[in-house]
Amino acid sequence: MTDTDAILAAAENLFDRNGFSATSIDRLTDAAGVSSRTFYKHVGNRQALIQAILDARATRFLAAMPRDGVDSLFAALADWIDKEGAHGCFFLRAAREAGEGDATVRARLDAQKAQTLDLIGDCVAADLGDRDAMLAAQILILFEGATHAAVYRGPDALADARRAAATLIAAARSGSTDA
Amino acid sequence: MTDTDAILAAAENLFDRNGFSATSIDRLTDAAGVSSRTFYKHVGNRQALIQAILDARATRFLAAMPRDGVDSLFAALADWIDKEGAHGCFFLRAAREAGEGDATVRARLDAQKAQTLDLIGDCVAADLGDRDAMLAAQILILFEGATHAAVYRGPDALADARRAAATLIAAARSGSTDA
DNA sequence: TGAAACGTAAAACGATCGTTTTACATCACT
DNA sequence: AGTGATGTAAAACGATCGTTTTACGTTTCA
Repeated sequence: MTDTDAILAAAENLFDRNGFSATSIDRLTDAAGVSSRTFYKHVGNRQALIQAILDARATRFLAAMPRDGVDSLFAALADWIDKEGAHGCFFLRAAREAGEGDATVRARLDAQKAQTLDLIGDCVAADLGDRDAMLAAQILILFEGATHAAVYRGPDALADARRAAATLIAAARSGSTDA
Repeated sequence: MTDTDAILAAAENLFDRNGFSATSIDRLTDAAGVSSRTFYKHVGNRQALIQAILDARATRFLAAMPRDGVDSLFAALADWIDKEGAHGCFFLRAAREAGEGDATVRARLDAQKAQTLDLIGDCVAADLGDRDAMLAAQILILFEGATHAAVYRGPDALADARRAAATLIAAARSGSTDA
């Protein structure tokens, strides 16, 4: 593993677990086993590090999610949270701690959420045989809610969201009078 | 308005808008129109201030929410976010920025979420005529999801959550074979 | 009248932060 | 053998932070 990879991995881990402003460069370079000099040579500065991590996490998250149905999507989210821990949405937290002035972090938040909505749209289409933007938006609310409710309710939040999603899908199926 | 009230109001506002660690005592006392000496005499220190604010906000939020039905509950949440701004759940953010070591902030998070689940339970009972813990848990996911999705989707998130909740309530009504 | 209580403005404290720099070691390559 | 490139360890920088303290007004009330 190259130095840059070690830095990015340690930083994503510490940022996710302890928060952004609570994680200093010193703690970060200690965890990565790297001197501060090498850190600044490799990643530039703190802002650039955060942006690199946001990019890496967005692609990693998207790769871990299936597109073959809503139920398996929530199962995959449950797996993700089980492995990574329930800390709320990484991108929302990054945008909040960066402040409203930081437009680039905000842009990455919007991009990741657009990706997620598209992902959910595919899953809904796999279930219904057709696209349904209104239903996808509702499933997104459940997705977001499960992510954050898991912080204080644990895996139960995922089970509840999964059941609610199944009800919404069933209602959409019976509601679309295609007979 | 007493000094203490001015401090608490300014602090809740700044913490909500700019985040906890991004708000220094200096900026806080400036906004409250109070010297740092008076600040420390009135509120003790930073930790005590945060706890006082969490208490005040929990009661204020609960007082702003109706208990007469799920639809009017989501309407009230839309009003709240319209007035206060969409910054995600104040308690989740406080707990995250305080770190996992701070047990008292975590306890206030759990208490506020228990209050909210109870509130939702009442609204569900008002709609169905009976308590339904499983359905209340699902509505809580929508509630949490709308709060956080509103950060990047605005009022649309509330409208989506409201429609999804209506579907879940309708499904529960037709599903409970009380004929 | 005068003293206690309460306020402000501003300096000072030790700590921590992001970042740069200095000094020195190690390795690859011509 | 020697010269860069690349690494570490550690000191130093200016800034900011939470908190305390000093010095000095203003109000309250026996």
